[in-house]
Amino acid sequence: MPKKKSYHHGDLKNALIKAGVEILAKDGVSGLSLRKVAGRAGVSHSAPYSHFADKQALIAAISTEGFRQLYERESTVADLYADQPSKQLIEAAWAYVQFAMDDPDRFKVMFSAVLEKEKEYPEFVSESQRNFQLVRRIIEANQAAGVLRSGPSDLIALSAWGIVHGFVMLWLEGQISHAVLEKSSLRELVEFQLRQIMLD
Amino acid sequence: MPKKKSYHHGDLKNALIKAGVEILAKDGVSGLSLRKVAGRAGVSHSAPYSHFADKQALIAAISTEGFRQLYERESTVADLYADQPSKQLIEAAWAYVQFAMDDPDRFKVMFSAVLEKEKEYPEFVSESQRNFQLVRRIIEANQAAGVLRSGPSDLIALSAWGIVHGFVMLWLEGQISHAVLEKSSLRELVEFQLRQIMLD
DNA sequence: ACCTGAACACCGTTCAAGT
DNA sequence: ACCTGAACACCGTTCAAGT
Repeated sequence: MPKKKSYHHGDLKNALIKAGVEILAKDGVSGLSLRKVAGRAGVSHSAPYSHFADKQALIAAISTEGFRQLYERESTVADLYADQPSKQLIEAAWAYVQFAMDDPDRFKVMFSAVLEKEKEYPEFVSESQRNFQLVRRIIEANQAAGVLRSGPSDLIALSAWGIVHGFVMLWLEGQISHAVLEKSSLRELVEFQLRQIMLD
Repeated sequence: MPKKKSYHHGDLKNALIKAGVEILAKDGVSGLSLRKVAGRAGVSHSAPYSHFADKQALIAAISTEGFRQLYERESTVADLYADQPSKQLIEAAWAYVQFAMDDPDRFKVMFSAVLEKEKEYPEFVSESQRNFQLVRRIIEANQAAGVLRSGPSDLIALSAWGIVHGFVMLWLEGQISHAVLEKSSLRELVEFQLRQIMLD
């Protein structure tokens, strides 16, 4: 049983992050205002400033939480197909695309929020690095299995990430032509993209 | 000699686009307000509504103009190296990355502005398709020269575009680790990315 | 320590009015 | 047709005050 309603909220910080994610899904990036987030969490418009320095800091927290969830999904897939490297690679890419599609505005925010100020949001940095290291491990398994070329695994990880990320971003922004989308399913397109860097 | 200053501006529409690009370069996406754009163009804050339906429409116009300039650069490079397909491919990718770096905020706006409403901005759609067709021609030249795998050129064009675009976006958003950036120059990284889809 | 409410400077958009 | 200025609803942020 949660505490009775009182002057102090109890866990307002996390409630604000949750409210932010919900508004993002409902109203999109342009509809995300600090005042609306506060309202949804049932507090005054200035209450968030007790927990976040500014709007940017709340967005950083939403992004960080997003990377945590992305890691959960990716690592589950990676474990599931640990003994089939090429399938592991393709399914991980597909999980990434699905994550983006589940909540496109949150996904965009995750990759457009923090910018220069890396140092100011250390949790964000460590979460996103954790994701990159996972990609790197998948790449190394694929290199060992002869599915991917040999070479520096961090750079190849960047290629794999980049080709999937670029595809998702172009798709989310409606930059992929109707003609292409009619011929193949999204799943087939993702697999096709990834096969471009896989050895035959 | 331009017309004397008068009640009517003369070419306010283009002046607003120009002012918008300048503010984007100076203050970034979050600093781009319609009122600031109007002020910079020397008109009242409601004057833009004589030429654009809303802020979104001005952003669409800025994006469209951006794609026009991108096409200029890309087609120049493509013509220059028309007889060396693999160099043509790499230099075109490099031109893309440089375009993004010249004005990162405009580049981001170009790929995050229009969304669903494709139909409402036909000029934007045709400009971005024109760019894609150019990539496709470069890809076909490389396929003919045996530099790229055979297969549907629109899908391979998507791979090439996606791998470069994904890399640029990740770089712009500070998602590429310090370790990677210290070992290689940006130019080398771009070339490395592209070589992943090139045949040996 | 955490939250409220008034205040300020800014924003997008509308609309009657001026040229 | 094109532009102005007042008006409205909204925003991020600050700060004195309350618990």
